[in-house]
Amino acid sequence: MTNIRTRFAPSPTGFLHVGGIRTALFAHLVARQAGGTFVLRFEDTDKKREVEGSAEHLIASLAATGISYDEGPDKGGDYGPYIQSQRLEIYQKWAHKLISAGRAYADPYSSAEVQAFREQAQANKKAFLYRDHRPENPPVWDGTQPLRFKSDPKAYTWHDEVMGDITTGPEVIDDLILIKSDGYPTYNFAHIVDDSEMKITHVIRGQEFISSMPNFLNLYDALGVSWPLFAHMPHIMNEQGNKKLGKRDGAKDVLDYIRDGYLPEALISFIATLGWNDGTTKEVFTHDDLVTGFSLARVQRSGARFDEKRLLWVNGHFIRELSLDDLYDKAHDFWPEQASKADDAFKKRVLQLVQDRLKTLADLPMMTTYFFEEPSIDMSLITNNKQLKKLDVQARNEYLQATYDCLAALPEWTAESIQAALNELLETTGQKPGVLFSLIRIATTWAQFSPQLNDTLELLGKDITLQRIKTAIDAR
RNA sequence: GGUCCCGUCGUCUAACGGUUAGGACACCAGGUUUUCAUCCUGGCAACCGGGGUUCGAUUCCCCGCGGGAUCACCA
Repeated sequence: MTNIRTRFAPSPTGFLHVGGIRTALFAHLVARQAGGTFVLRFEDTDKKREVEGSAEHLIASLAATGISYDEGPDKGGDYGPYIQSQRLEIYQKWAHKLISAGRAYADPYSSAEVQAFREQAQANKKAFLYRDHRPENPPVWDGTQPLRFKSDPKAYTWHDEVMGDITTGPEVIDDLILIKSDGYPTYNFAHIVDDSEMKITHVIRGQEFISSMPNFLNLYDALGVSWPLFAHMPHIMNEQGNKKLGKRDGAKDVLDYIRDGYLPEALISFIATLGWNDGTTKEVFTHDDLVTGFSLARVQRSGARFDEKRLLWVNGHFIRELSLDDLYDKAHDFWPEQASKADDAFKKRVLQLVQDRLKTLADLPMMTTYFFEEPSIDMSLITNNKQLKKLDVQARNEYLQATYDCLAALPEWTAESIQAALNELLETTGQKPGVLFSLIRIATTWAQFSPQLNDTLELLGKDITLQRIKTAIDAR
């Protein structure tokens, strides 16, 4: 174990979308590759925004995507509690240190008064700075007023592991609120206290915090806490690329992707390469690849768009890479209802035939139902088929009858013997495979598409194949 | 508007002063004696603009332009 400690600190206000998962993943990878520790912490200091059940949901999302952590609300650890609302005394203690050092004071104004200051500044076309209104003799803090930080405005230059060196002037530093009038700390204050107490070495979070960095730095200094390493992730943008991906514009819950048949490993590979690559032409990464190859230095500085088409390709890729047994395990919840009575061996063979065709596990029903129940006849498949629409009913039935006779005579029912019989049929009828095979395929599956014909018939079995051909002949 | 960040094919990206600017997704065409998919082959397609620095700039600097983030008793 090294002393590298990273954390993921979401607030339990909803679900986790790909942006959140990526931040968690990167923090997790930094810890894992260094043999360090990854901690989960809930930042629930805004009770108004808290969403019932979302803490559990967040934990489930991390579990589902294989992002493991070593310390957290449900795991414990040496630096708990890992829920901010249970750490209120700790913030009080640090707040009082600041007060006695003369670096924090009670805010005597009402929020309406502060708002008035703000509007006044706006009217004068000046940036609003609370410290321009810093009271000369603030009241003693009794916990009912907000507690403000007495900032020490100055220029800062700091290094960001992703963004590089950043410099700002004193004009962006202000007296921000440390503890709200409801007794809860703000993010600004609490995360610094917690990261310090929890010995966090790398603060990895979204880019939206960069603009607050000078204020944070000023607070670190006043608190006498040494700066950790910082890494701010570029945003994942929406599909139009015009703003950061948010829940408002269709950002999906990662658990929904799992429900929709995406493999966790595909999701992880895709999300990792949204803003990161290893410098080679490698396109997909396993978790192990990422643990060894990931580096903050190679994270992109600009935002990346979320491209569903690429995710779909990555998912198909991972599905094809899976062994049949692994795929079978993962596909467990995705079979069509009609398959419930089928046995494992048969389902496995079906799965083997469609493995190359699956883009998501959820494609399974659409591709396999006719293996488990009698398909309903859909003549439009024939009448809309550009090869078959030219055949009249009589010709069609003659071909089907010839197929029936030929297959019925087969002593042995294997993919090879079926193929041999079909080839022979091609010769005796003088018909093109495009016509004959399409006809047989549709007559036996009534599906838009299906695996290779001989494999399909073999798996269907001789009896069902013959019976379906017969039914097709009788149909009109 | 102030502040900060960013700017290579439609999209994700490679390139760390010298390349016919590479790969992948998507798209298009062809092949693998049926469909769909896989797989293979080929194709289309990019350095935001203008100045510098340099023998030489996609790459370094400056100015524009464009995009994003942030300016809460939210995180």
